[in-house]
Amino acid sequence: MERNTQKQISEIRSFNRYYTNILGLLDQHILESGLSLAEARVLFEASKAGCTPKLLAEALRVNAGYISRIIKGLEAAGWLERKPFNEDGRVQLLSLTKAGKEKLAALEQSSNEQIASLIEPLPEVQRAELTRSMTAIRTLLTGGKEIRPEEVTLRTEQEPGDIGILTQMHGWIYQEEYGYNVCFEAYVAQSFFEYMQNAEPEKSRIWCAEHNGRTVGCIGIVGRGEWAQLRWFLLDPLYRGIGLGRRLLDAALTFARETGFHKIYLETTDDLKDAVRMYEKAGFRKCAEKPNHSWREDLTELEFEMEL
Amino acid sequence: MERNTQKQISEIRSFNRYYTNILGLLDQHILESGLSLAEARVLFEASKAGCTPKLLAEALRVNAGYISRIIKGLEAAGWLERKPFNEDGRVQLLSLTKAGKEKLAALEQSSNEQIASLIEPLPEVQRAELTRSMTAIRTLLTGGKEIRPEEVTLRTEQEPGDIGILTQMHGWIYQEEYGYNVCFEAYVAQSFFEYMQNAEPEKSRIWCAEHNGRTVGCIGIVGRGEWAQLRWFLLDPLYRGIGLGRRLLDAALTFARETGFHKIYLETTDDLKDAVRMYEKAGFRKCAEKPNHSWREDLTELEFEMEL
DNA sequence: ATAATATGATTGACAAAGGCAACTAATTTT
DNA sequence: AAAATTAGTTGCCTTTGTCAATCATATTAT
Repeated sequence: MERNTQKQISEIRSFNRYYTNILGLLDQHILESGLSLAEARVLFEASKAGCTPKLLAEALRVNAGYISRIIKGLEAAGWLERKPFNEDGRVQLLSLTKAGKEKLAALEQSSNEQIASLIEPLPEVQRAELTRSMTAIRTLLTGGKEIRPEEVTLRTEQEPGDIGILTQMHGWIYQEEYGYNVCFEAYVAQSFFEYMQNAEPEKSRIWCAEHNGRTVGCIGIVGRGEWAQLRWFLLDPLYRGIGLGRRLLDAALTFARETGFHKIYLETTDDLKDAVRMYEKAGFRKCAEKPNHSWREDLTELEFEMEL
Repeated sequence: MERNTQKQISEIRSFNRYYTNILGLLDQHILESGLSLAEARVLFEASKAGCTPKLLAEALRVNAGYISRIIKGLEAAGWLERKPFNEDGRVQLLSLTKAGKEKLAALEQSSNEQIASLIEPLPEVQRAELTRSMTAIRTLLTGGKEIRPEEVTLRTEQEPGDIGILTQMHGWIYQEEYGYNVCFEAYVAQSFFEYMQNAEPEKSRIWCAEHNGRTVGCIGIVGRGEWAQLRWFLLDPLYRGIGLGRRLLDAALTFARETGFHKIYLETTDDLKDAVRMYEKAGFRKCAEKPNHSWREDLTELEFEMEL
């Protein structure tokens, strides 16, 4: 095992030990509410539609017998009720009673207050980094499978670090996915550099897709006289297939139209299959094709254009 | 409560729920080793020097009676032994036996393997982001109190995102700590921009202080003919007071000397008390002073210089 | 259609986890 | 020297949670 991996493992384990304590501390206030941890979790899960004992046992990873008893207890306390499930007589649907909802609301309230006091001493930048880091961990460990597209927002580039982050993102994604060499990274850095220096602000724009403060995608329009150039269309691999590329492309094309451009072009390479498909679907047509070996062997540069 | 805070709280709670599950899953392999979770933690804690039952009870946050029983069990199994503590007859010192160390080593080994398989599917960039995020969370929540200085490394700036991150860092720290307006951010961005464009590579350099991949400080030398200019000396507030500023300053001054400069100067403002103290301690002398209101009211710009 | 099998939920019996309070022995305070 | 405090132990107890048997309903195979 590499040295580097060893260090990462040790940091992860150290984090796990640390966070076990944090979670333990945070859980204490639940016990003060008179509910056990498991009961609180059941109450929480049962607030979702279509909750059944089976699902609970899976979600909480405890055995069904225990769940059955917890349900019985919560039912006796008047917080939970069960209804038969029409489509399957074995199954029972669980739901919170009015009192149960109130109990849960009180619990949520105190949880919220507790977290609020946890982050209270932190300045806003640090809070933002905290939650961004949490989102990152969750997204990375789930392989992006739990991303809710509505949580990803588009904003136009404006913060000073944006360019750096976008450059970095181009660098690693193209390296990781297509094996481009470091010249590509330099080329991208140069292109952003040129944008910052020369672009006419009212005819050029960059959008960042952001997931809880984490930059996960981008696209840009650069005015070139008559023509608009579409550039920097890129998505973090974990954020593909959820309609985000479409949203970015729409934002860019809408801006280009509203700014008054009648023609738009873009340059890409033939190995960006997904992007090319999206360009074509959006109405772009290929107009030129030439080999370009500066970033990798066997690369063909493509040019697309479209009337707006 | 602000809208923004509410969203952050909800992200934190959502992360906590998620990570509770992760930790639960990761803990399972311990149970397979025949030890209970608490026993495994005791074994781990007892591997540190000076472990006592009292400390264990505090570290694990369980009551002393339970700890006493666990110790008895581990002692019976031949993994743990207790020795009287000379300075206080009530206290007993705990330590692992040879067999206990082996047991712990086996446990650690399987923990490591488990984490290794957790990150195995991730490309290196994502692993780096994962551990960086964990370090960030831990550092932010502990208010920096657990930073081990030897974990912070210096490297010279080279990655494409560096400039962006450094710009961002200048922006938020000066805003947060000294209330500088957005013009300052622009000024810094401009200064890095100029560096990238014009600096003579063999006479100029930027260093980043990095904590598990997280950029937490920087300093730079820019060659200006005869003179070296010291620039961008900055530390994340959480990373002050651990000798890191000294390390950065040393690195920069050593480079300036070795590069052959005989004179060095820097510009700063009078409200950066800590930095000014460090400059003076390093041998810099104030040589000019003039008001500068472009970043905030009541600001005095200072110039320092030194013979190398 | 019927028998065999699988699944969801419940229950009794039991084991493990862990708190509480009373106790001993050493130490510190008054 | 007596009183109070602290570290650790132990008996007694509750809570947490597992396992296997059981029942009722569904599904699959014959």
